[in-house]
Amino acid sequence: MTQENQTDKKPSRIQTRNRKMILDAALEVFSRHGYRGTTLDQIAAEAGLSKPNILYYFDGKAEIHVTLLNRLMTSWLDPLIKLNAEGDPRHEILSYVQRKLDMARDLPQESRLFAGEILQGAPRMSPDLERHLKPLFDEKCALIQRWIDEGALPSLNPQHLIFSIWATTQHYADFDAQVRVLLDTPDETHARASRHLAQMFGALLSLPEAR
Amino acid sequence: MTQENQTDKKPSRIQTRNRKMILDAALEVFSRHGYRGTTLDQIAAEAGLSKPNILYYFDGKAEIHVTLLNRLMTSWLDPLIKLNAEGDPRHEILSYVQRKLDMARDLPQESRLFAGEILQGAPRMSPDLERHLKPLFDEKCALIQRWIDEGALPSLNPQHLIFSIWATTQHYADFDAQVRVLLDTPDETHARASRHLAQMFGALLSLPEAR
DNA sequence: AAAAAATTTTACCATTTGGTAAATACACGA
DNA sequence: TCGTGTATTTACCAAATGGTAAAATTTTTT
Repeated sequence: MTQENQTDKKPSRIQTRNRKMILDAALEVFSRHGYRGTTLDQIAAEAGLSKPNILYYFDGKAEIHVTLLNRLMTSWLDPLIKLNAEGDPRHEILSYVQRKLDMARDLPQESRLFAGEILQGAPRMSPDLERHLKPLFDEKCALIQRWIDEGALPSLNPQHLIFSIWATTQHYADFDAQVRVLLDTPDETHARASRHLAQMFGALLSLPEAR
Repeated sequence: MTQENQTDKKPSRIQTRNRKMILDAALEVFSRHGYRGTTLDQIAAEAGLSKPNILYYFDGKAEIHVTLLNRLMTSWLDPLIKLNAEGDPRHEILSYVQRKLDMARDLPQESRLFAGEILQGAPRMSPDLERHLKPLFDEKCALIQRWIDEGALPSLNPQHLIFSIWATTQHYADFDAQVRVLLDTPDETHARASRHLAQMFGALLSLPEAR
């Protein structure tokens, strides 16, 4: 019997290397074609291994997908975790925007994998969302609300603010195909997006208190 | 030989009805599972017809998908077309935001179908994007730039402004699964999103001119 | 170097899926 | 009501796809 689970003792050098190759290949293919649109043969070709060889390391297509999704959650939460209650509110939020935008540029595959999963109703991910994302989201919303109550930020909806940050930043990874059609200077996109988002969220966060 | 194309003379009552049932069913299924994730049997079941019967009306799965995508483009461009050069700039743009947000609520399937297609690199849609979306996008960007030059709007990047509008509004349809996990009061989501986006884009558009 | 364990390949298989051919049922105008 | 074209079903098929068994090969241990 083969031992495919990390519950077993020590993975060999070959095992670590090949698992990584498979996951990298699978990320590439899944992020481009979605779960159902991806075949094991595609992953195998991309990884430079044979299909049965891939099934030697993973119990099946679903397990590969789930492994990627789990790995993803960590890097996904990281920028939000860094939102620091001790820092200056405006600066903290604007920095978060930039971190998220940088992530969309540096990890577009992860972004698209996530987007595809959510788009299809998060069938394999909603437990993770509940368990990891929701608590963090609630905590950071409460933090922003506290800043508002203290008068350090104008009155605004923390939850929808965060949605707007996610939406605008991830847009550059998830809708990349559209962005590329519409913009003539691809190299400048990131810098311009960065300035625009700084301006937009800066304006929102600097709004003079109503009343 | 059957006549499946609209190039033939008059579609019968039965033909109009069934084509519509098929397209409605296909929109539902494609928007939930993506192109590859959708089977003809699923569409057939959803439409209440047999698979061969569906292939009597459409030449194949791809043709159904393309038909939906084409139909989509029209309703997709419509809100942007209405951006009126004669109106008040701020009001025009804020109205556009609301129109787009209403669309995300009223046509979530269309939104997700579009998102899925772009996410996968727009393999069947990039010609349409080039031919229809790009010219309109350029025209409206030029209009916004003119408003800026006339001093009716603060200095901002028209292209990325439009991206932000698309991203924030469509987010509520495309990432609905995530939004539902994170928010406790689903019925209020639309109203709150509406207020938040009005506030955010209102702040951006009301920015005092720098320098 | 031999034995044991781990890895990879070869040759399959069952199911699913997009699609077709031909027979059958149906609608409707003359 | 009869005939003709329209619509639908039945019975398939070939290719693709996820997956398996077991032989063959390579690596590691003794």
